[in-house]
Amino acid sequence: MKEYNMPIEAAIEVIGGKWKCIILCHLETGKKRTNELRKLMPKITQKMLTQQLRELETDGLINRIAYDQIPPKVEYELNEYGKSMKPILDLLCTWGGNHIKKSKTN
Amino acid sequence: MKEYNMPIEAAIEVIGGKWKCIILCHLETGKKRTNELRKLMPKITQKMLTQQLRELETDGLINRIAYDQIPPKVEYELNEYGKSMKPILDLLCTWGGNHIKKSKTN
DNA sequence: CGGGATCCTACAGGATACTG
DNA sequence: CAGTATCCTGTAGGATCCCG
Repeated sequence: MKEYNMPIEAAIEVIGGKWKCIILCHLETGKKRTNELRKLMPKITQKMLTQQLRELETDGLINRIAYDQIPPKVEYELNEYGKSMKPILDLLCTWGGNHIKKSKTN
Repeated sequence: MKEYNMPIEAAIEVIGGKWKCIILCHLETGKKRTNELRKLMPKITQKMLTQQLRELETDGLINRIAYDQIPPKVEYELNEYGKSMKPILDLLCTWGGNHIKKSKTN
């Protein structure tokens, strides 16, 4: 177990990094295939996408659904625990939107 | 100006990194001197503290109040814009707290 | 199609010494 | 006390190739 001085550190560890919040945001609107996610995030590399998805899965926020077929088909979805992040993600989106506006007018 | 695919990216850029959320959390409870912040975050280095504070100031979330005296005295406080992050920080803290509990019982 | 395995680079973050 | 200036290291993240 890790020790934290502040509970917020645990949250940052889970959704930190460059992509996790964005991935979670996209999954908020429903189950997505790997390739759909890639199209939604043109700048993410294959490696990072897989890696971040794995970590989110390990942290218990998303489910990975693999269909046993050729060609492979894998879907990711927010589970109940992952959905508990929704209010935070929504606020972050709103705040980010405002921040963009604000910095444009300055 | 930077371009974002998603508004949330702007938010992540502002509060991203290892320390900014934590600093903001501490400032939520009121104005703090530099050394107070250091004591509250034993593991942060002097350099990182100053650096992150500067960035938060540049992004318009906090005010830096320097008293012209010897020995120097500098205080930092959340301004109005910074306070707009409060709901997000509070949610993150709560979520992080729950996450710690959860991972302990697993 | 989804993703593992490598190798590599850039930069976030740290250690330490110094200044007014 | 608050902050700079260097120098250094770890690792997050990227490029590329390969596999079932």
